[in-house]
Amino acid sequence: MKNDKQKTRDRILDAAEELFAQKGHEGVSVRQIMAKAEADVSLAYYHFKSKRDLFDQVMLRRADILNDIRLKALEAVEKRHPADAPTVEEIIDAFTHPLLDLLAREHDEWKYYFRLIAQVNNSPEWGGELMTRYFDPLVERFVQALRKALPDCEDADLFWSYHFLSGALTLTFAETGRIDNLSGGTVKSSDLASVVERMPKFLAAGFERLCK
Amino acid sequence: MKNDKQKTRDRILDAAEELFAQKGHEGVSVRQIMAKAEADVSLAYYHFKSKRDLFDQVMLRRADILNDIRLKALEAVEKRHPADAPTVEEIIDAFTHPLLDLLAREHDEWKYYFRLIAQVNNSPEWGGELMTRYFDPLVERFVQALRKALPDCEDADLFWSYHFLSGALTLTFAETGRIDNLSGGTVKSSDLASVVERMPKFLAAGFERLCK
DNA sequence: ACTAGTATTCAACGATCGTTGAAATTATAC
DNA sequence: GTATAATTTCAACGATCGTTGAATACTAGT
Repeated sequence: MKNDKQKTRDRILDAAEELFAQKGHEGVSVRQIMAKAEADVSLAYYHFKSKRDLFDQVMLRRADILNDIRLKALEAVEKRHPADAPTVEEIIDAFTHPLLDLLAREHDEWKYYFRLIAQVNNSPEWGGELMTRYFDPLVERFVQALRKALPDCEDADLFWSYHFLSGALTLTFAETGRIDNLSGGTVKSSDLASVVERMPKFLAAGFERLCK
Repeated sequence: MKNDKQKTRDRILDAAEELFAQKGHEGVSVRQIMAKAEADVSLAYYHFKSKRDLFDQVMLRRADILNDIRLKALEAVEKRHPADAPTVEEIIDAFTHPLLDLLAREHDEWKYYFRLIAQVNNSPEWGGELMTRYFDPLVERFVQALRKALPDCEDADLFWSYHFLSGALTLTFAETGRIDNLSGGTVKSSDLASVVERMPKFLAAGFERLCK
């Protein structure tokens, strides 16, 4: 039953994604994952080579989708500007908007994956290698576009600006609720429409001041 | 031997800090910590109530120092402006500069603590409660100062701006080396002087555009 | 030197960890 | 329907986990 195979493997991936996002790679046992997936412990090692392999597959599963929609968003912006270069805010919007939009519209489907990304990006253990492997080709593409929009910008300013962008974006993904506490309820981390309209403006201003 | 007691306790805290920062709370065992501290496993439970308590004490140990130097930096800026309000960049500089400066000048002493903060801030499990408990009083103080510098700014814009700031700052603390890979070596995450001169400018621009 | 408290060592508890091999079940192809 | 392959179950391995209690060494006050 081909259908069931896929179902079981995906159920394991779903359970692993949620638990990894909440407690981290080492904070969750294979047994806990399989209990949530309602399958025998051994099945983890039938469908995956090891716990680490399962973790990698969780990361991989959705990475291509993200890279795809972001690339398409960038190409759409560039197509709108056949002669001149797009503005910085347009480029940043193409980089962030698809993700925030996805998180907003299919929240239950994507929230755990984004939380996982937030943790991985900020972990010395995983951040360097994993993020580079899965997302850097796309990021380089965006950096190119930004360089064209800011032709006088030095590389150091450009890369540091991207670094600040990355930090702001991933903390938003984490949805820790800290901003909720801090603001006394006037701001909700789950209010992503609120972020979509603010983040590109905020970050574009940073790029432009640093790269002027 | 009062001196040795403090020595042992601190050795345990040092070892725990380094390992927690690298692998996370669940990624490290008490035995590994005590091996690095060169002390018997039981001593962990003589000096601390539990593994979780040890983690909390690691977090607490340096929090007061940070809150203190940042508050002093803010007060210094305000003293320089007896009549008018300080600029946004001055306030953000008071918020970020002391930390980056500390990390730069006493790197070996502080790097693991900052990496730990980066992970905690981006973890749904810890981020909300722990960060709130240790750092929010100071953050509220800074938000007040920013509100005075940006009197027309709505609270939502102000808090979201702080949120972006927080993400950029903590990712810098993480020192994952990802920016090193991405830039092909032109930028080094360890080059903190480079950050000190860029981050306040970048972030102040964001605040000002969003809150204009 | 004796005592009281502090600090450290040693040995062990039950629980849970990641992982595996072999048997049993179910689906697919002829 | 029978053989073959894919999937699932069951039982268990040695290792390591957080934690504890009791015995030992050390320090400080008298």
